[in-house]
Amino acid sequence: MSLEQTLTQHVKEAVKQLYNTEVNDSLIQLQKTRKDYEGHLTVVVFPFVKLARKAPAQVAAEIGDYLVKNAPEVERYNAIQGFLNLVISDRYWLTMLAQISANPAFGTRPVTQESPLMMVEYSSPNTNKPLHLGHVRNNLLGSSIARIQEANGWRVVKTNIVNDRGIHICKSMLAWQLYGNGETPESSGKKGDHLIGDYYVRFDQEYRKQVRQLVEGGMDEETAKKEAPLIREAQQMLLRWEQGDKEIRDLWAKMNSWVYAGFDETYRRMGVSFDKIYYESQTYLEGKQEVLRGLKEGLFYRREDGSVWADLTGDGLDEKLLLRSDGTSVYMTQDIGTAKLRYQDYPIDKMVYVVGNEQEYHFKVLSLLLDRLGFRFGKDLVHFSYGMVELPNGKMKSREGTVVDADELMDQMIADAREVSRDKVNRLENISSEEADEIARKVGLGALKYFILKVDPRKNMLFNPEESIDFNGNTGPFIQYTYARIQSVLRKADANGFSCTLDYKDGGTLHDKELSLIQLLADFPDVVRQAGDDFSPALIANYCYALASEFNSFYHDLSILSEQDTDKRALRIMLSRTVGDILKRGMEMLGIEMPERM
RNA sequence: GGUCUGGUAGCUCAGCUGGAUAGAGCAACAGCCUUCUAAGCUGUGGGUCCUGGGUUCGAAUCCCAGCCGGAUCACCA
Repeated sequence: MSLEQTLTQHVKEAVKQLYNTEVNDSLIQLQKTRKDYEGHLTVVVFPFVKLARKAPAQVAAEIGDYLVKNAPEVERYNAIQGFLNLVISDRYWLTMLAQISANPAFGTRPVTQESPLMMVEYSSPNTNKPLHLGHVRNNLLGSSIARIQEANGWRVVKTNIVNDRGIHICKSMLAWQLYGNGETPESSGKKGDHLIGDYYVRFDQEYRKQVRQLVEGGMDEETAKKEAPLIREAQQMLLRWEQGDKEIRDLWAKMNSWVYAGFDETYRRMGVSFDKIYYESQTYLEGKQEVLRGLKEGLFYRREDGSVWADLTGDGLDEKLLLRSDGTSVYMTQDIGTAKLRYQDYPIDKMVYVVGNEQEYHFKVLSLLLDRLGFRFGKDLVHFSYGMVELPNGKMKSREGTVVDADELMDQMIADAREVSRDKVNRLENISSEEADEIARKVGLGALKYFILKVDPRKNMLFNPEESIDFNGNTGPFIQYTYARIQSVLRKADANGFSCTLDYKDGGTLHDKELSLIQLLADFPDVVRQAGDDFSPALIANYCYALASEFNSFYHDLSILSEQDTDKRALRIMLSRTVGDILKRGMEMLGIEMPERM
């Protein structure tokens, strides 16, 4: 039982004894005591004032007296108006520290065969261009959420739905056929996804050229956009693809395989992975069948032109197209098929889609449609929606060429980390260049990941490439640095044969800095649980920062290794180690690696 | 226009299940490396918590109205 729970029971009992009234747990508010007052936990007594018919200060004093007498954890109290500040005994905190330290799973819940299963979908790239900054946010959020839920006792299946079919891929294929001269990743030395992306760009350039020419020839722009030979050819190609034309399918398979190889490399560097990958080319037909079944069962209706629709006006939404008049499927159709296949493959208890907030409407509709089709999971699917990533000069639009490429971004971060550490590296004794590279990699990626994950996912965020390189303040490198510092202390303690087992006698008292660290450590389980409930990596990030920040202050104010009192020294070493462990566990939930030295 | 979402320091963000004098970082200024890593620590200045009402012992937080920004409402994905 946590301290809060224990004290809640005591306060409840106190109110019962003192005022002869039973109160609900929800009336008992416990919060952390503000720094300006003595104490650790504060009981807000205003809710009892009416019951007691006494002044707030008096009620606080009466409850305080009761707690000191009856709750062993409470040493003393002070009451300021309606706020009853409780001082928890050092003994309690030391016991708490020992427990945290001894429990490698502190704050997490075990995952067993019986645990509920959560599927998390994220990334979901198109195969016509490389991953960009928006995908970076998506991938980091998705994989972090998966880790956090796992820490909360879910069996987690990470999944990716690859949009490997459609007109956009045909555009790349066509441009490659026309202008590629048989270029391959091997022959060009380009990553496969970048190679294909280049041809997608090339298509767009040539297409615009054609449109311009047509307009100059007297055609109006709307028509020109539809009539340009390139776009017609691309559409033709899509049709042939749908018909299973062998030549097109072979080309498509070859080019997609290049892209996948490129994606795999990006994912690996980013530190994200998937347990199961679905491809839209393999799910859209399934979706079509589901829609037709719905049509037969009268859930949907067909218009005169042959298109199939769902009427959602009863749910406060609009009518939604499910199959085009030519019978081909749309985005929604594919998602229905994908969902069905997933539930065939796994006993999913909760389905989470990590997808940008521009698709909120889509998922609202998907939820209703799945429910209508009789899938029990439809109703409570979660659309984990996140905001856009903006750049200092306006929004990120691939058309305007202001996209930040994921691979380049990672390269840049690592290069900058190396640059920064070059100045500091002289103080590191005998560090190999391999290790320096490894540190630069961890720090550069840590900076990027932390920068993105520390902000509330719902918000649009501003990504300033220059500021993200700043390793000061509330950043990943600061936390990594703190961790490296702790490891250094531990190495030296070990070399000196210092004990770090807690054998702390009653005589000593805890220093403020020691206390606040232990308090923070004790919060870890709550933070993890809350982060799981709220789907919020930011909560973990900000907690880690608070802990690291507190440790640095502790580190500067108190001697750890040169402390003469061996009990005190052991305590501080143990405290350092525990802070390091928790920092590492927290940061790992964000997918951030911790260097032993830096 | 309907729906959703955000507005907190010059900038980037915490805090939002109602609690005490609203917090960090960056930027600015002033200190601190002979001692466990100065990518650090300590301090100073900086606020109409978008506006106006309401709810109550108490509102950045909850409710209503308005203002401003973003997203969305396709036979695109």
